[in-house]
Amino acid sequence: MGHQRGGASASVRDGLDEQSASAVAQVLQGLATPSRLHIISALSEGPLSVGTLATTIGMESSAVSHQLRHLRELGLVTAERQGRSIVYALFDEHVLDIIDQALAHTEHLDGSSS
Amino acid sequence: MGHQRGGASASVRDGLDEQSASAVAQVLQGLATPSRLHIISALSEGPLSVGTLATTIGMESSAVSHQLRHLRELGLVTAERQGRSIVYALFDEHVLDIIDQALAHTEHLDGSSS
DNA sequence: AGGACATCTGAACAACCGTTCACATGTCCT
DNA sequence: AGGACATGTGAACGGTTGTTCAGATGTCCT
Repeated sequence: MGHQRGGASASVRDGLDEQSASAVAQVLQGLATPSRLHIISALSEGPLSVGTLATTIGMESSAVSHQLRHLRELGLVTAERQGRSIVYALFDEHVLDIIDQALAHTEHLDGSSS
Repeated sequence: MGHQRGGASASVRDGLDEQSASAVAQVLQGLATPSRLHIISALSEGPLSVGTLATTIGMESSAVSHQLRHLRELGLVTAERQGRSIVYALFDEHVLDIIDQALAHTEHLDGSSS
């Protein structure tokens, strides 16, 4: 993994053009909220409907729907109609790894606080 | 253990209490901006002063200082006075992995747009 | 067709964020 | 001490964001 645009995996170490920076920022911003993290955490155990999600997390259905739309537009979750419900699922488990790494960072910080 | 974890690390798959969700959201929010991503990208090649950072990225020194403060409070970068300059460095290379994973996600999305 | 249920949508509002500006603080050099 | 350089700080401004509310759309069942 060395060069930009070349192979399978680019790295921030090779530099970030404005386009990539904006794209990465959008994805991370999509995960940078407690409510959306709760949604993704709930979905990590399997697909759930909007209503179930709402009661599980303790949010209004409308709010959940709004956030779900956001996550859907970022390609983080997928939607599938099932009867009168709409069942959402994680696009892939990749997202969970990102969150786990952020979690690891916060744990690694205990002990060197200001 | 799930995937690539080596110790007793927690995972989002085990659920997220409000405290952890808030902490993770803060860290991710700290990376969820093009300007801060540019800063971290520049620092990935080694420590840099505020001024050098500013001219490299094309931001005002004051703006860089503000964002640096943000990153410092999140434990993402460290500061060390060196003469009249203050040299910033990444706290660890962990952060780069998070960004790389987000980058990989955006690339993985090309070709399956909605 | 109707009514009940589930989700989506748009407007509106408060809260937050990143930048700029003006100025303060701190450091080196003569 | 002074002046030049480097960074930090606080207020303020425009833009964005997450939530709520009210209503629209869509689906099932009798």
